[in-house]
Amino acid sequence: MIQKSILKKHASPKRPREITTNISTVCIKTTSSDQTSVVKDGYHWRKYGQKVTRDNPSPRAYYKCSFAPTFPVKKKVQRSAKDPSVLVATYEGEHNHPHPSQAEIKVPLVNQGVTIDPRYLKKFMEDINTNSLQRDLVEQMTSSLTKNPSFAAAVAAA
DNA sequence: CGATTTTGACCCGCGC
DNA sequence: GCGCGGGTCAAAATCG
Repeated sequence: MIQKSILKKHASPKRPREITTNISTVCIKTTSSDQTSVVKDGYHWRKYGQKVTRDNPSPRAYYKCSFAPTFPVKKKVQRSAKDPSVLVATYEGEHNHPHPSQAEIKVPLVNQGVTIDPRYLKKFMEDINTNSLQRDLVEQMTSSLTKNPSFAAAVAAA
């Protein structure tokens, strides 16, 4: 009866596209006061699921672009099991849609002990949004930052 | 009213 | 062959 309703799942058996494997992992150090439901990084994201994995007892949140859900852009946010104040945001895909309100970029994230200029991070993000020409550098940089335990990434604090 | 969020259930892939 | 985990979608409820 209701089976036909659930049969429409996975309507796309295959995707003739390699999909942009630009997976950038950014460690965001935030305080319990800044743990908002939606992370404002310049774009709008819609939470579409929450699941807890064995790797981390903390629930992992899944976000999708609410402006262009058809774009291959996804965002995963997981909390560090060791540092509950550290949020690990994994950006999957690239941005191909215009900004909803670039002026609204005001992330209250507190970058304490940040060894990098917030402006640099913003430029790095813009690079991804504009073109993935430096995705290698971005990946390397992100990797370096991710490896730094004392690294706190602040997204556009201007 | 619209938009967004939350929870549950289901599905697929992979390993052994 | 079977089980588990992980991931996504749907619907409903709520808020501004």
